[in-house]
Amino acid sequence: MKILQEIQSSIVSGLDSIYNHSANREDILMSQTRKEFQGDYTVVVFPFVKALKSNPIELGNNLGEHVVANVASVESFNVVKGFLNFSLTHDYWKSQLIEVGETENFGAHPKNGKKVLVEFSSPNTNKPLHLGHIRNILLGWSCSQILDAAGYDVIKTQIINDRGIAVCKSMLSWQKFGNGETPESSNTKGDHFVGKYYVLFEQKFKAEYADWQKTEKGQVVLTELRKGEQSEEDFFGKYKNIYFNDYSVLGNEAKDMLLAWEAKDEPIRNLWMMMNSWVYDGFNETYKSIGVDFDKLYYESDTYLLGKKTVDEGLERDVFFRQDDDSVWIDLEDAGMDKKIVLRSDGTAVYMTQDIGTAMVRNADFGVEKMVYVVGNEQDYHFKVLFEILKRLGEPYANELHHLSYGMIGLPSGKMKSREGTVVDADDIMVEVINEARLGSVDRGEIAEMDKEAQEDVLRKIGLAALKFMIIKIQPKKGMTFDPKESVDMQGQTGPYVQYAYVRIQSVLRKFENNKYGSFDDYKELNEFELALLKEVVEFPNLIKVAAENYDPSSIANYCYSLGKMYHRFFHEVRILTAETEDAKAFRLHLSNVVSKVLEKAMNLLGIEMPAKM
RNA sequence: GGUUCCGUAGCUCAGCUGGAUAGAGCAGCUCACUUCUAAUGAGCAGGUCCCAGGUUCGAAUCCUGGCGGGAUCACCA
Repeated sequence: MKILQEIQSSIVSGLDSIYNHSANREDILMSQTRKEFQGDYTVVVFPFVKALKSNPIELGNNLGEHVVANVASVESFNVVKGFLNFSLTHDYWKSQLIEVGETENFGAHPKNGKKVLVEFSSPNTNKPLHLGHIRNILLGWSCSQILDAAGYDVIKTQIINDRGIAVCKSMLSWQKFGNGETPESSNTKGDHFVGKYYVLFEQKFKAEYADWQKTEKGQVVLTELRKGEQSEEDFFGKYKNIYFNDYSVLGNEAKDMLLAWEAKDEPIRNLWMMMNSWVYDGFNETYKSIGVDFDKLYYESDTYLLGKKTVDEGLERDVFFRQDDDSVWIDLEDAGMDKKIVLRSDGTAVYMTQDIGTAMVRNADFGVEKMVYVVGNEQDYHFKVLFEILKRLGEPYANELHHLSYGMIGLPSGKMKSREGTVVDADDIMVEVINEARLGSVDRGEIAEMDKEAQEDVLRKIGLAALKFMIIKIQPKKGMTFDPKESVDMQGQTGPYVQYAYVRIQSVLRKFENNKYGSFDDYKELNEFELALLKEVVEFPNLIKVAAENYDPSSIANYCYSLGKMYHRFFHEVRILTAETEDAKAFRLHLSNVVSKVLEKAMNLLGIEMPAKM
């Protein structure tokens, strides 16, 4: 904002001319004046008191006079303790309103020519999406939108984890127990259909394991390996993976299937492609409901062998080292991390290798300046290591990598576990929240008057707004618990609350054709509600910048709430259509228009749509 | 145990690189729809900002050490 810089510069020149003290503009701390005090913007003068051996009041008065004399838009000042508060002229604020109103796509920053790739969602193909994915998707999507508004060219991508033992489990389960059932024949959404067989596998395996525990072999293992006081239950709980790998019939069949898949066995590959296509149909439906899409998909089945070449090159340059058993490692101890394996002794890639290779492929595909990975905080360490490795390999974008880490969504009963069926399904929760919007709409004439289709559209927007806002308003890194028994709020600090502010504006503006709100040249005194709104509106571009720098959509959500709240207050206190004068009316119409545009734009950054009526 | 993130009102959360009397929502209690939409607004009540030190004009914010909780510490992904 130009005015802030002007005031800062003026303070600098004031310090120089009055006190012969040189300072940089960046040293002048400025903020919005708190509403308990008189003024618009505040400079904190404490930092200079000591250096100038002056007292805060005197210093404030001197600087205040200097600024008022030199900056035309500053009308007056007052000093409270060490706080120098400036009031700007009403003409200044009116000009701001005009400027914002005339700015195309207000809030967005000019293109900076830099490409950033954002990876999010990244599901496994053996089970449907749940509430945790929704948080991931919302973060990824809104982060992409925010970066776009901040001037980047954004490539939205996901890596689809379409291979591995878990995928084979559902394939095997369907093959053995499916009897040729399909999503069509069972009238089940594809991803849920496949997920059902994944869960079935786990059940069958559990039963097999329980039977085995009672066999002679099982009991021998128990007596030989259990430690001291360990209970039988505890022992077998921890022994599960070993059993799966060494003894289980189902486990071995699944592992054989994985080997066959890797050997490109045709029947297995065909089965795999068929089941994956079911899953993708399901995912696409869910993505459509949430309202997101991707520019580029990467599949783990294509990338899982990547990175090996890079490891060879890195070996030559001594970034990596080879151990006696032929496994390849990197030593990150001098960076405060451990040694990390990047190639198994049999020469195959691990997760890390894959991610190294994938990063390079992405750079080759797009020539990125920056990459953002939206992945849960359980992988904090993985990404710390990955970024360090890419740095050591000298990748050009390595200093511009960011792991957008977020906390898990838990249930009152604890963690969500797909295998145990304790998940809040993504499709279900969206349906539920739309139903809740429906319940809240029963007494609303505006909605009752619409035709069925329009009604559904509005209810969908309201319900999804409630869900999305609830999740995105919380800082990413914080964990959150979700209680499925409690309904999602539609009142107070919520998505529908912000939508309602927007809707109220629309219902007023609808009365005017093509934005003919008139002029407000003779509107002299803005009231406190108008000023508060205008000040908040003007902050929008800076908010986008800061949100992009911090990869933090929650700050935008809080801004939406704050602006909406101010509008509701304004709407309640101030007459628009029956304003005191024509100029006051015109001013308020323009102001409302600008607020509604910012609200819409800001909510769109969060992936939330605005209804025209509700 | 090592590393890391979190701890603010009964509950869910804001509080920007240190700044004025720590703010919202929900829940509770009161008010306000013949008015541009009450999914709204106004008010009351609710606090040892986990604890203890330190840094300084000034600390919820920064540093150190505790306490409590989550995550992680695989030749799994």
